Amino acid sequence: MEAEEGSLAGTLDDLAALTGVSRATVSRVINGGSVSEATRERVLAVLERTGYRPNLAARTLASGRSGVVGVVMHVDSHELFQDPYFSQLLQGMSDALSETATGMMLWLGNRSKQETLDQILGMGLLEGVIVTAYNLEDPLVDGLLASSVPTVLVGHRRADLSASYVDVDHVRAAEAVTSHLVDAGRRRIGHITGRRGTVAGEDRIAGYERAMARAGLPTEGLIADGDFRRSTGATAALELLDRGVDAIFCANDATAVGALESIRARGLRTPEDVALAGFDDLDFAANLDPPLTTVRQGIRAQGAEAAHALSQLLEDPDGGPRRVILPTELVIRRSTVGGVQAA
Amino acid sequence: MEAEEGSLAGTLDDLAALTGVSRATVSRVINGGSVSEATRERVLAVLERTGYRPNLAARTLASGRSGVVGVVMHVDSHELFQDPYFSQLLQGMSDALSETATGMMLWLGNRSKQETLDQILGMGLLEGVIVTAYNLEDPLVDGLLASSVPTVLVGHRRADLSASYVDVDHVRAAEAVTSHLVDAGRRRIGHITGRRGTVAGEDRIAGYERAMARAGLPTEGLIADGDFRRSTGATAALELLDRGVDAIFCANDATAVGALESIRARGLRTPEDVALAGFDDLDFAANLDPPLTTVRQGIRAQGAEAAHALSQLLEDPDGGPRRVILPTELVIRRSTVGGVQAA
DNA sequence: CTCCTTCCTGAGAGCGCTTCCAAGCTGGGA
DNA sequence: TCCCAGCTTGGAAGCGCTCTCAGGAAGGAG
Repeated sequence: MEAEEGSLAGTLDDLAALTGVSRATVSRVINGGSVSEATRERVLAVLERTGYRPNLAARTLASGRSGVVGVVMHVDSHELFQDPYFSQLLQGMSDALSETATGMMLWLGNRSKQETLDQILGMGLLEGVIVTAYNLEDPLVDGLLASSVPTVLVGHRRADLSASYVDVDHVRAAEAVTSHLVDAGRRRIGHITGRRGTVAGEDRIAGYERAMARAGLPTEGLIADGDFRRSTGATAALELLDRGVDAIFCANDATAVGALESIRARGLRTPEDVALAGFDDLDFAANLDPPLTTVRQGIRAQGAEAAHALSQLLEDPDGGPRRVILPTELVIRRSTVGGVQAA
Repeated sequence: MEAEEGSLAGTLDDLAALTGVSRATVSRVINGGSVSEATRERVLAVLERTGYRPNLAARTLASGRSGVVGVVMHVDSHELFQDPYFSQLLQGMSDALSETATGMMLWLGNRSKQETLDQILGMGLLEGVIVTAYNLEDPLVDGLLASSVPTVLVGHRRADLSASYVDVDHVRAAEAVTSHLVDAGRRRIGHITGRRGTVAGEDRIAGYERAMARAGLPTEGLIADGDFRRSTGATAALELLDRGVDAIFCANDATAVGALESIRARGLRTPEDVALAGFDDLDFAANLDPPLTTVRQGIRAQGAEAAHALSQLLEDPDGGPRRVILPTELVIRRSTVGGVQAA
């Protein structure tokens, strides 16, 4: 209560008057200028006692630095990445940003992209932005990169060499899953794709194809289009089952759940008749029956790394783009290897 | 590109010079002061052409109004409400706030509560805050309410009569579920509670007890403690099954999934042997086997209403607290009524 | 003892905007 | 014709802070 009144009442001038020094000196104590030890202590004592908090608006106006970054997530809530992804990413960012006492303004992409862009660029409050960039084409992302606002992309590696980003190597991860299926003795391995036009979708296809090619296995007729959703997973799986596959690699876990339903509906068993693998390692993957082999990507880590990358970018704008490729982990469970393995 | 350069270059003075009027007049045009029609049009034309955007920091400093509100979510990520809840709430808020061009700063409660509180109150940028208040006791919420910052609570009705909040009537909803089980002919109806110390948990217990009392049914030994998580649901269900229940009302859907596993593990059928009901109507509830009877609460609507309540509070601070109780819907599926009903 | 350096401090000029105040103009009523 | 009300406009004072600049004190070297 007391500290609160202090924080509401105080301006730098009040503080200065209270301490008997000038406003400039108090500011130096707060921001780390050179101040004699004696003075510093005197000021700090008052600072502590009053619970003074600098006014962000004033500070921003004077210094040009706000300590606030923007986070833009274009969420097609029913389409693309489902909820756990989204909030874990946010949590990762939030954790990392709070370490540097950086505030976070959020846009969930509910307005038109142009409008969002205008707001972000226009308000002159944001020091930088982190934006999710899942689609190969995205005008908002293009606009941000073209602007002078330091920007870090999540999930999208672009041809653009000047962009900073955080992503996982979808190609390699998909390759690993597919190779695992090959190693498990499968030969007719199908792939249910993610949504076309997304980096994740396209890259996972590429990884699948690469692994198949290396194993000398055909892929013709073994690729069925999905869009990351369970329902399309079920449909696509039926298509693949008609073509006689002995394994299906799904572009994500949600799709795999749909596929699993279809496999069951046909009276087939997993993994005996058809092995199944997903991507994401969402919470439920370990609890499916059978537990699902999948790829774990540290989603929180992606968020955190994006935040770190942005911090670095702000500290050293001339240091060139920051690019972070995070590792993925192949999590092998019973859906691909049957028998006695534990979940 | 062009508009962008304009927005970067311009200050109010530039605009004024360009238009041949004073800075004050341009400001009036932007903020709706009284300006002659001719002048207004001239200024608007230039405004349009340059794509000028006022600097938020300066505007805030001068006017005391920022157009930014804070959203504080204390997420015990593995404990309480799971992801879908969280992001849907956020989306609801985001949608509603963007209607009034209100910005949103986010805290995910990763720092200590006191620290969060200091930041929020101290920065002097936020016009108001929305805070999730799930626990009966919460110092952050207390601090916010005690401060001068307009605050709207989500999910927490407090004894405090001056607080604005948005919530659903957990008691009534739980009562409805329980009564539904009674109507379906069940007599030994158990309840797996939510986490103790949360409003949702305690209120759902109260609703359960009220319905049982009205039906003249005993509850002794039929209440098992859970904490909203699947795993505790499984454990608590075993306990209840030992006591011979013919129905279980779970405090949320996740718990119900755990309970369903235990019922199966005992070789019992749902709903024939044990009817099962949940709360939340998360996506997966309709896809369980059997589909789960549960309570739907419009989570996005809660977010949106919270935002609206805060907007109103800001517009008319003397209008007294805003209290919104949103309706819930009992969604009856096969897990309680067996037979031929569709999912 | 003097001069120069170094360190600490205060004064003051803004940052870009809002808003109060007063001045100028117009037009209607006396 | 004169006066006053009402509208539009510009001037100017901040909002609370940062940061440059210059002055003063203190300490070391000559």
